[in-house]
Amino acid sequence: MRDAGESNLKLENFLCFAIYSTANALTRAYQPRLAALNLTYPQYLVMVVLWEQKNQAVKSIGEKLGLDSGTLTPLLKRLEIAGLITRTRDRSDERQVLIGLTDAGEAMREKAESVPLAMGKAFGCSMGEAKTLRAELMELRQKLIASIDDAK
Amino acid sequence: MRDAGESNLKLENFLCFAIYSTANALTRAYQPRLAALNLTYPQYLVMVVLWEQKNQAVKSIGEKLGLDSGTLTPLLKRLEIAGLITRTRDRSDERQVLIGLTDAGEAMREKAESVPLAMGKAFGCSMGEAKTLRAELMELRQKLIASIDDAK
DNA sequence: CACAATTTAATTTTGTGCAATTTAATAGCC
DNA sequence: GGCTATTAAATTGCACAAAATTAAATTGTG
Repeated sequence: MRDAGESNLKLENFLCFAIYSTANALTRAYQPRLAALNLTYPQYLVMVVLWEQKNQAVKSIGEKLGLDSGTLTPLLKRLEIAGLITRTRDRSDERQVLIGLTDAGEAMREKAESVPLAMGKAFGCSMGEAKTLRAELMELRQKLIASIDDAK
Repeated sequence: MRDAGESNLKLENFLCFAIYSTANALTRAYQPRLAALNLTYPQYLVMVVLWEQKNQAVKSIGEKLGLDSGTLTPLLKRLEIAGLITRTRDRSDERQVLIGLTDAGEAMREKAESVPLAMGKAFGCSMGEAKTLRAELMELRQKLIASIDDAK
């Protein structure tokens, strides 16, 4: 077991590295396609969630994207400064902050329609392949999340 | 095209989000398994690369992991402070910094052998499934990287 | 040989991402 | 009604990740 040749510790055998480095490549690939919108990839995801449903609490956005307030709060403040969203306390439950779209944020949606098309080409795989791969990954994601508590 | 129901901009259709959020879940899942080694997941990857081949330039590590010096330099400094690696300028080419393993860094490898086994269980899929998925992702990664220049 | 172009790594800046703590508000319970 | 537990955001601290800039060294070309 001492030789790396027989070890489990070979990078090229790692499914984890494939996920990790593909995700990094993904962010880099999105960057030029999002440059016209002046959005980062995580910011783009937040906008997608808001285009699907205007006016959501931070919590709700976080659940959909799997991100917590430590990540979302500064990101949302940047989107607010950019004039794309509004942040207002929920009057009926002051713990919550409701996120809404400004006119500019709403208007950006039309421009953004081209992004999935451009990325679809970059992926260079069929719709069917994409669906299968997506489903496999989301299943893996669930297993990973479920395994976290066991390991603690 | 105005209704989100018919739009391309639906989060649940996004292969990219599946990759992104699986990668996030991955880091979280590794954390408790790496806690005993006091390593983060990217630090662990660097150690894996060094266990495969001692004494590499920063550039070489960066190519294998798809990371640049902006990410690696501070990470490597932390590993140096932790006493796991050494950083020395290449005497024959002073631009390069050679990274080597300390005895402690070398010794950690044995402890680390258990990590891929534990993560294999967390993935909850067969060796064959893992290999297929890994290959699909690495192919996708290549396509994404290749597409970046086109988009600029 | 000289000099521009390239290469390599470090540095700086901006933006996530997560854990842990804090603060404020709500909900449950006696 | 008051106490406790829970929930939602924000905050803090630390660690990536990428782009842009800088600095040093090497390479290529005339």
